Amino acid sequence: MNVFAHVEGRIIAALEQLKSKAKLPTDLDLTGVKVDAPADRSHGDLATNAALVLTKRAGMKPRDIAELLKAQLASDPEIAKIDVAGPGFLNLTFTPGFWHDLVRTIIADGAAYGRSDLGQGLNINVEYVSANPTGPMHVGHCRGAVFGDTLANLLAFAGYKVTREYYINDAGGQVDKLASSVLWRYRQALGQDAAMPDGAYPGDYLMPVGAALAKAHGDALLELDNAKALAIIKDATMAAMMTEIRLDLALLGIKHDVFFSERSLTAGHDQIAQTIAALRAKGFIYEGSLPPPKGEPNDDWEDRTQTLFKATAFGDDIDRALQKADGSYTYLAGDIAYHRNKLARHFDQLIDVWGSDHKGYIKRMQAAVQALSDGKQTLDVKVSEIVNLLDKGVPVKMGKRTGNFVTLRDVVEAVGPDAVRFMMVYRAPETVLDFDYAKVTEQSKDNPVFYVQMAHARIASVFRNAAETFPALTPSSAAVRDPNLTLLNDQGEIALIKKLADFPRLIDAAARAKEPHRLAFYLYDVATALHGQYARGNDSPYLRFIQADEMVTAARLGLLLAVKQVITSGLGVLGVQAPEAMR
RNA sequence: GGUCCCGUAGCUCAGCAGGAUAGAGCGGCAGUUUCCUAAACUGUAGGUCGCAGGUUCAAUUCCUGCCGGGAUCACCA
Repeated sequence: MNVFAHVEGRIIAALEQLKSKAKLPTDLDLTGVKVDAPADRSHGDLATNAALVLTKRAGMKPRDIAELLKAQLASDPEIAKIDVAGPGFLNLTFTPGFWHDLVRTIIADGAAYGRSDLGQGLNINVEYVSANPTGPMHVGHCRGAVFGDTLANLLAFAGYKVTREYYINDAGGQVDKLASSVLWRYRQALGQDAAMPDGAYPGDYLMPVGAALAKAHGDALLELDNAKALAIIKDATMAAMMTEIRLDLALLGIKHDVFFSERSLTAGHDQIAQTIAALRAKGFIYEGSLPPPKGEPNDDWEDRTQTLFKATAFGDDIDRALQKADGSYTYLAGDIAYHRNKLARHFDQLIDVWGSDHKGYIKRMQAAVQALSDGKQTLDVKVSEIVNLLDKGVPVKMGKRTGNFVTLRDVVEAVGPDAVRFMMVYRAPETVLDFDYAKVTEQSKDNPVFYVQMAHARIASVFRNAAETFPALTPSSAAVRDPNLTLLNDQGEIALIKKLADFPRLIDAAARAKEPHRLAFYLYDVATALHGQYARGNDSPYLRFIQADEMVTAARLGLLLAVKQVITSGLGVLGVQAPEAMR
């Protein structure tokens, strides 16, 4: 149950009643009426802006509308207090029983608590990672991978039907270069003294691929025509690289539903040609040349005639090339064909998660999706900014394609998947993130991963301790799952329940905004409330969860069970373990 | 030069589809351990929300311009 939605429904109903009694204009438009938590919780549990929003439309003073609404709601048994405050806010305070019922609801709903029907079962495609299969994943890929996966989890939790997709860039010049690099490693594996080709990938990680080819084929590949040999090597290399990448992703608990190969676009039917033809039919293709880049003068610039996509028709800065001067397709052409393929698979929404270095690519891709779908479909692109890898505040060096980059595997093995996943979404994606090895493995409040997991483990610990005195009070017992909750009357306990009440609304908001980091921060808040209540027992033993009275203990364990459920669900969406005990 | 992102407390960052006196952690200061894990908790100090306009009953939030920082720019992938 979403408390906010529930109460909003009651407010709307009350306003409708006022309309039917003609105390408000009968044709009054109620859009914009919302229920929120008041800025200061001492004002009440929930607040509505109804009077402020309606004042103009109704032609009445806000406080007069508020008073009407207050009178209309006065008979509600769950509302303990209603105040008109400030310019016309209506602050509602609920009875303890209202909150006690929520605890019961959370326990009964279990893993379903917090799920929403926001997505209404719509099909949504989330494409993320899509790292080039030219080597192991490095830490730079990590953030986008975790962000995309967490976003997918979040959307699924919010009621969408999610397809997780990976676009394999297994075509183009880089892959050819990679194949030549493997050929070199293959020769080396055969004992030849081969020189490293120009522009080859120097990393050691290609040595096993060369060795495996040597083992499988002997020197037979050298007998073949060079192009044929490279084709075989390319296939083997792609397979090997994708195996590695899947293993890397598995370390983080990431599993895609679809791996879509760029090469498959031109494998039987040339989908790129079909795509260009489709765009041409809509009038968005022409042969022409582009103006030279502005700003820094570039000596290499040549004017040339190419097949261009009229991206400017959809707000892009310039039109974009789809075919190179030699007639081969550009990367963009393939990517447009890929997105056309996605459109053909009838997703209701498309989301791409890209690294910040692709920011400049967003407009042209969105232009293409609009052009292909006649403006009926939009592409939502989420960009994740770079990660600065630090150790105790000192930058950890990493280079691109130098062969000595920090791999994703290094990082996960150093700090564990939970810390990586949590910390990578503990920041808005569009902000630069500092990731400090030392910090994320620290066991303190300064490390949110630890702090949230600790809250879960602490609850599990309390259950274990309680069982020593009251063996009947297990998490699955009726005594704990349906206790006498009126015994929960401490302010801290009620505050904890109210924090849990925020969960469904938070999920909704985070899913709507596609911002998983909000969930991470929320869980930190829940953990703070739990640890705080626990600590109050230090000074005031009567507040400890385990009491001499079994009924009181059962009620508090019931509350803890609800807290545990929310933390478990929340961490589940983040893809982080909820441990029963800390090491 | 164009485009995009960021600019909130000394530091790192939240701020919930605009809302009432802007929050958290760290660091500072002052406290708290016969107690379910002190790996913690409580209190306190600290802010012209980069600047200037605009829209609105209401702007940290939306729009415009400027300033500062970052990313990016053609046949790369």
